[in-house]
Amino acid sequence: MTRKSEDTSRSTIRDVAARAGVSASTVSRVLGGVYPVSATTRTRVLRAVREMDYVADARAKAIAGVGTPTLAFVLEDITGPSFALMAHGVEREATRLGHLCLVCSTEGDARHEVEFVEMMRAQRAAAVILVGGGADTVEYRDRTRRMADSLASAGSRLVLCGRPPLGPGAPVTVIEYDNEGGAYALVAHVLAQGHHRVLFLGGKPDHTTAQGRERGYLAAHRARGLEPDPELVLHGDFTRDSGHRLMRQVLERGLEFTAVVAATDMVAAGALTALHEAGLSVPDDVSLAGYDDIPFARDLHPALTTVHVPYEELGRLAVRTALGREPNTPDEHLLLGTHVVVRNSVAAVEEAAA
Amino acid sequence: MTRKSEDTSRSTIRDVAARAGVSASTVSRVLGGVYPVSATTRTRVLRAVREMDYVADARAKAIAGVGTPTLAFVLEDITGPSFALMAHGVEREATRLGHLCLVCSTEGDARHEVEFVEMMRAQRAAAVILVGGGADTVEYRDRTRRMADSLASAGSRLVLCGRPPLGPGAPVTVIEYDNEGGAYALVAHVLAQGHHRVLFLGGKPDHTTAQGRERGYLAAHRARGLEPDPELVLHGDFTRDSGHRLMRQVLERGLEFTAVVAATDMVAAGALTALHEAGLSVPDDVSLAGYDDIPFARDLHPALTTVHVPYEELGRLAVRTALGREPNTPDEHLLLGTHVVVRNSVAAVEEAAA
DNA sequence: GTGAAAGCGCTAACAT
DNA sequence: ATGTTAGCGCTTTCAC
Repeated sequence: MTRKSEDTSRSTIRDVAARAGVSASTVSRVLGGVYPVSATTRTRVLRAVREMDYVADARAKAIAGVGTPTLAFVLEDITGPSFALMAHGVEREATRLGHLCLVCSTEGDARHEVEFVEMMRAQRAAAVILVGGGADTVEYRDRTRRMADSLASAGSRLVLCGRPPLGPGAPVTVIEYDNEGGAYALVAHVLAQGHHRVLFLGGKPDHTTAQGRERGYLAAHRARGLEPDPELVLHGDFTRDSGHRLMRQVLERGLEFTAVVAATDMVAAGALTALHEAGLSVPDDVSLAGYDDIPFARDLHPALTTVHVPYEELGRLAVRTALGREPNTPDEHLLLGTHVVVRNSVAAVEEAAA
Repeated sequence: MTRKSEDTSRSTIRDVAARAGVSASTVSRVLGGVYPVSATTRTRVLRAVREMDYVADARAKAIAGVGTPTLAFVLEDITGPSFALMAHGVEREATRLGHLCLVCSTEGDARHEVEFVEMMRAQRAAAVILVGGGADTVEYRDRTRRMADSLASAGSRLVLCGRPPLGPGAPVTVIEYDNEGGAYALVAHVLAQGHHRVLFLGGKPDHTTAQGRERGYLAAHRARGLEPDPELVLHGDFTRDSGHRLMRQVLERGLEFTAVVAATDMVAAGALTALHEAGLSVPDDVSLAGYDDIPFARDLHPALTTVHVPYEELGRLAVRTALGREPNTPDEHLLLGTHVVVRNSVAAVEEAAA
C-alpha cells in the first residue's frame, strides 16, 4: 500500500519547502522546469513532493500568470447528436492545445446563456464558444454583441458556431456551414428523382438554421421552374417528436406528396416511424430525406439519405481559430461546405403511376 | 452602441476602487452582497463597475476562499449516446448546485485518464466523476485506488459511475446500475416468447459491463433449465460497427438462431442493418433486442425492445452524492435498477414451424 | 545556486 | 461605514 499523508488539508508549496529544508522559491524552481538548481537539492525537493503527493494549485498559478488556459463551450443540450459531435471536436482540439474545457448547457434559455458567458469571463476563459442556432432578432444581436464586446475587453474571444453572425465590426469569430447549399443539393436530388410534391418538415420559422434549409428547399424548386405548394412546408422544431407529430398530422389530413424532406435527421427519424406506423413503406410509398448525417442515419431503415455537416471539424476549427486570433480582431467568418450523402431512403417515382 | 472601456487589459478591483474614489475593500463589500455600505458609495461603486464592465477574477476569489466550486467529468467519448446522457445529468445537477463543470475525453486511453485526474486535482475540483466501464484488472484497481487516495488527500473525491468498484476501504463513491438483472429480465422475456437459440452479441470479454450483461444472459437460460450453446455467445465491443460485423459473420457462417440479444443498443443497431441487408425481417424472421434504451431505440424499425438504464439519473446522483459526502468517507455503493421496455423487435416463435 | 521580498487579484480581520 | 493590513498559494525579480 502506498503511504499517503494523513493530513486532511492539501499541502502548499511552503510545506514542501519545509520538509525539503529549502525555500519555497526553490521548490517552485525545480517544479517549474529548467531553472538552474543543484542536483542534490532537486532530488530532495522531488522526494518531498512525492512523499506529500503535492500538486501545485492551478488557480494560484493562473493568478500568478502561468496557468493552464481554459476554454468554455456553451450549448443547448449535450444530448443532441450534432451538439455532441461539435463538443467532441472542441474537446479534442482543446486538450490537444493544452487547454482545459468548461462546458455548460443552457437548456435553450438565453438568460442562462449570458449568465454562463459572464461566469466564463470571470474565469478568464481564453475563448467561449457558443453553439447552436437561434432566432436572428435585434434582441439577439444586441445581447450577443454585448457578450462579444465584454469578452473582448477582458482579453477573451467569442466564437459563434453554427449561429447567426453579428453585424460587421463585432469582435467575434463565426464558423458556419452552408445550410442553404446543402438543402439545395438535397432537394435537387429528390426533385431529380421525379418527385413533384415534396413535403418540407421545417424548424421554427425564426430559427436561422431552419431558415437556411428552407431557403435551399425553395431555391431548388425554383431552379427547376417549380413553385412549391405552400401547404407543403410545415414548421415545428428540430426534435424527433416534432417530426413524428407533424408527419402524423399530415397523414391524417390526407395531404398529397411523394417525398418528404426533414430539416433534421432527428425530425426524419420521427417522421419515419410515423410513416411506418401508418403502414407506409419508405421509399416504396414515399421517399424521405434528412439533414445532418448524424451517426445513426445509416442505421435507420431504410438508411437515410441526408446531407453531411462536418460538425466535429466545426468544433475543432472553432477552437483553433479562436485561440489563434488576437482578442480584438474584428469579425471573421468561416463557411464550411456540406454535401449530400445518398443512401436508400429516396427512390425514383413510378412514372407509370403518374 | 454601448461604450466599452478601450483598455485591452482587464481591470482589477483596484482600478474600480480608484475610479469610484474608494478603497478596494469597499468595492469588494458592495460586490460581495450584504455588507453594510452607504447608499451613495454603493451607487458610485456600481456605476464604476458598470462603466468598466468589471467582473472579479474567479480564480483570485477561489484562492482567497470564496470561489465557485468546480466539478470534473471524465469520460471516454462524449459522442456515445449513453455517455452524453450521463454528461447531461452531471452537467444539469452541477449547475443546479452552482458548480462549474470541467469535461475531458480520454479516448479510451488510461494514461490520459490519470493525467486528467491529476489536472483536476491541481484545479482543486470538488469531485471528479469517472464514467464508463472497463476491465477489472489489478492494474486498474491499483491505478484507480491511487487516484482515489490522491484526490481524497487533496480534499476532493473520486466517483466511479458505471465502473468496476474498488476493494473496500477506498475513498470512492461508486454508482452502478444492475447490468446483470437487466440482462436477465430481457433474456427471460425473449426466452418466454419461445426462442431456444438466442444469439448474444457481447462486448469485450474483460469489460465488466459486458460481463454483467453476459452473466444475465446465462442466468436467464439456466433459470429455465437451459444451457446455451457456447457457439451462440460472441464477443466484440460496444460499437455499432461491431454489431454490424458480428452479425454479418454469423449470417455467413449459417449459424442457427431465432433471436439475437445485443449487449448495447448501438450493437443492436448495427446488427439490425446487417439483418436488413441480408434480406431478413425483424421480428418476423428473427427477433432482436438491445440494451441501454438510448433515445434512438424507438425510431429503429422495428422499434427496439431493450432495457432501460437511468443514465441521466446516474449522472445526477453521481454529483449529488459526491458533493454531499465528506472527502474521506470510505467506499459507498449505490445500485440503480433497470427494467426492460418492450417494443416491437421481439416476437413469439411460430410453434408450427418448430 | 538559493533565499527574501514583492506582487498576482481578491477577501477578511482589524482598525477607526 | 470605510480604509489599512494581512494573507490565500504561487512565481519572479533582486540580492547575495
